[in-house]
Amino acid sequence: MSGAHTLSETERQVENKLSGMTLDFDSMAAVSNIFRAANATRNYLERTVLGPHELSWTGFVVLWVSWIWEPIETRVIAEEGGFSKATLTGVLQTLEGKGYLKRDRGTGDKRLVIVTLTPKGRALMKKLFPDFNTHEQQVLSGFSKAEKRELTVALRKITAFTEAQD
Amino acid sequence: MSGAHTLSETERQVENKLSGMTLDFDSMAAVSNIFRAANATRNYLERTVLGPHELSWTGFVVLWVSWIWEPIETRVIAEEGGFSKATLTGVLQTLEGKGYLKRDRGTGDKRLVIVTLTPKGRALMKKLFPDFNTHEQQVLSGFSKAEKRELTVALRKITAFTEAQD
DNA sequence: TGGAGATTGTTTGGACGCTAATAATCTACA
DNA sequence: TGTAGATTATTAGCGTCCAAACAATCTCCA
Repeated sequence: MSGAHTLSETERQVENKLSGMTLDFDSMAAVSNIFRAANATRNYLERTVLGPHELSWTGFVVLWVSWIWEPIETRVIAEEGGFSKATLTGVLQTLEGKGYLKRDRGTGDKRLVIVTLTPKGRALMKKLFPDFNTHEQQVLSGFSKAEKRELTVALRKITAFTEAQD
Repeated sequence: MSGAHTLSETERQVENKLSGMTLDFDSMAAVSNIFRAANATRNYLERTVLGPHELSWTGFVVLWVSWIWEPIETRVIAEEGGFSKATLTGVLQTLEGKGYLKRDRGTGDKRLVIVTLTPKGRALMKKLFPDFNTHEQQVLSGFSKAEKRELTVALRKITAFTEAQD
C-alpha cells in the first residue's frame, strides 16, 4: 500500500467494486498507514544506522534486548522481541557467529539457554544505540513532545486491543 | 519489543547502561510502538480474517491491489504493495497455483506481465474485503472519527519523512 | 520413587523478502 | 537500420519468519 494511486482514486475504485457495501474508509486509511509507516521507518533505520554495520533489523533487536538485560534467557528475548523461538534460534546463531554474543546452558534448569554479550558486542551497542536514538529523533522531528506522546498512546491502545483478542 | 518488562523498567535499565548520554525516550517509545502496533494488528487480522482462508498477509495485499485495479501490470502491483518485484514473483506463483489469478504477457510491450483475477479470486475478495474492513473497524473501535484521522495524518508524516531520506 | 505431562530450544519444511545477476524486449539516436 | 543502453520479470542465494515435530529436561503427584 504505498503510492502510485492517490487515496481518493483508490476510494472511488473500491466503491466501484463494492457498490452498496458500507465501508469505514477512516479505519482503512489508519490501518494501512500503520504498515506504511512501520515499513518506511524500518527501511530508513536499516539504511542509515544498521546497514553500515551489516546488522539486520531482527539482529539489532535481539542484540538490544540482550544488551539491556544480560544475562538473559532466550525465551525472554523471544517474548520481548516479539518473535518465535524458532526464529530466535537462527538469529542467535548468526550473531554468535559474528562474535557479538555467546550462549550457555542454564546452571539450574538445563533446558534453558542464557545469552551474554561479548566485549565486542557491548562495544558495538554502546556506539550503535545512541546513533539509533538520534535517528529515531529524526524520524519524529516534525512532532512536538506532546504529539509524540499522543501518538504513542494511540498506538498502545491498538496494540492492547489486538493482543487482547484471541 | 513486546511486553515482559514495563516501559519504566526498560528506561531505568537503559539509563543504567548509558549513564551520561542524552536520549530522547519519547521518540524511542513512539518508534517502538509503531512496530508493536503494526505486528499486533497484522497478527490480529491474519488470525481473524486471513487464516481461515489460508491466505498470507502479502498474498492478501497482492490480491487486493489486483482486484481493485485489474487488469494490472505486475510492476504496478509491486509499487502499490510496497515490495520488490522479486518478492512479487514468488507470491504471484503461490496465488496462481491456488487459482485466484492468472498472468499473461502484455500484448504491446512483451516484457510486461498482466495480472487478472479468476472468478474464484473475485468471489474470494468480494467476501473477504468487507470482512477485512469490519475487523479494521474493530482495531480502531476505541477511536473517534477525528482521532482516526489524526493518527493517519501523524503516520503519513512519518512515512513522508523517512521515504524522503536517501 | 517413578512416570505422565509440561516446558525449553532446536530442527524441518515452507513461504516471505531482499539484492545481484540474467534473458528478453524496448527505446533512442547516430 | 542497427546497436548501445534502459527496462522488465525471473532466477539464484541468502537471511528472516512461522508452525509442527522432536529430544532433553523439569514438575508434580500418586
